[in-house]
Amino acid sequence: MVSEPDFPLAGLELKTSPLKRLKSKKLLVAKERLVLNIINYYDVVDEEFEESSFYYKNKHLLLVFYLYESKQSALEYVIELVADWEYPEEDLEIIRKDWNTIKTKIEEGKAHELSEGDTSYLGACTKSANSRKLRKQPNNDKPAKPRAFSLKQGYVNHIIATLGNKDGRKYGRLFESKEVAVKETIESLVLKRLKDYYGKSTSQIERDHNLDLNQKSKSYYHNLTKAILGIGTNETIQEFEKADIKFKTVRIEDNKIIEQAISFPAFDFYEVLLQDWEESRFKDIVEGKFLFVFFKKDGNDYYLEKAMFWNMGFNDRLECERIYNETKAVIRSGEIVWNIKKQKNGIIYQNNFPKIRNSKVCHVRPHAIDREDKLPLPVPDKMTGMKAYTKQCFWLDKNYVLREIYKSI
DNA sequence: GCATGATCATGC
DNA sequence: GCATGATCATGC
Repeated sequence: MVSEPDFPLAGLELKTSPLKRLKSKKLLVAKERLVLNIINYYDVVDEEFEESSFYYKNKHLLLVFYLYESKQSALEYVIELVADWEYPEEDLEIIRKDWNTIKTKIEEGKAHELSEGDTSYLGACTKSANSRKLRKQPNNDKPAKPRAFSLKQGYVNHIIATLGNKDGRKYGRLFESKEVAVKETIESLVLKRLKDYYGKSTSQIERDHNLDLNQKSKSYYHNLTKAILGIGTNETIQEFEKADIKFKTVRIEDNKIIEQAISFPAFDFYEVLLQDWEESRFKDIVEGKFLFVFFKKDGNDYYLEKAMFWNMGFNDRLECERIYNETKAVIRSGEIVWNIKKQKNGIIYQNNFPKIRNSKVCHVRPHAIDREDKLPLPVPDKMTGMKAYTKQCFWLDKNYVLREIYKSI
């Protein structure tokens, strides 16, 4: 018995979903993934995608987005956006593959091993309220957590950006057509394109693509990699946004070390103070998938050595949560600066944010145009009275990246 | 040699 | 003027 959409005659499924407003940019983004129907482990293995309960129920969504405010009751929520959504055909191909990946894992008796990291746009998410009541699964005696099909947070963000059409970014696509999307997954397509350039130097890659990039730009390797993927310097990769994939390039030096840590966007001090880990953007980042592309030094040039997709393990995400909460505590205390030092290039303010020595996974350091590029502090600094401080961001430790990612392939 | 703080090129 | 994806520079 296949369950009907909410409005069967129109074939429409009604879904409400929360938005959050980023404190720094006023931009509305998805607060969470969009949870769809529960996965019946015994039924899904006998279904084909077109006739599946997932597709039958959710092929056409009526979406109602409301602004989530933690201190409000549900009655006070303001509806920000209402729209109907059907998947573009390239997206549908990726969703079909995601669905098949989930189905295959269940057929193999691995429902208990399902993870959101398995797939790109369509995930199998746990339902936290009842995830302790395990369910039986086919082909394995081991019980599994109940899971539902869901659209990834990045995909929901893309829906919002498409409907709102005001994020001002230009998008480039990896999949030019439905035909390519039928044959490849995002990951297989990206790795295939990059593998063609393994062992090639940056200058050779530039020649092959008729590029004339400024090597002094800090985005040089990023732009070079985008060119290999057929994406312009000024474009955002649409599929990466939808699948919550962050893309980082890393240089490996002569002595096989990484010299620099990995940065993320600067954070807003108010945002970190007000947003708990569960709703923080740093959590969104570390729960998503990464593409790491490694360039290795050879003489005076670097060559593309290897690339891989990667997800952060559970314990390391807990460590990121710890560092986030320490950062929040420093902001809340107003004890930002602990020492003022005179140096050749001016006055240095040494701060109490979590340092490299405090964690093997991540830390906090400046991320600004210069030291005057500041954001307001919710609590003025007790030592200096400063009401604003140089912008900071979370960084991934370079030895962590070397150990956990580079050396794992 | 590394930790920490400072800073750069680009695109919009 | 600012966000991003990073690299640079100084001093211990």
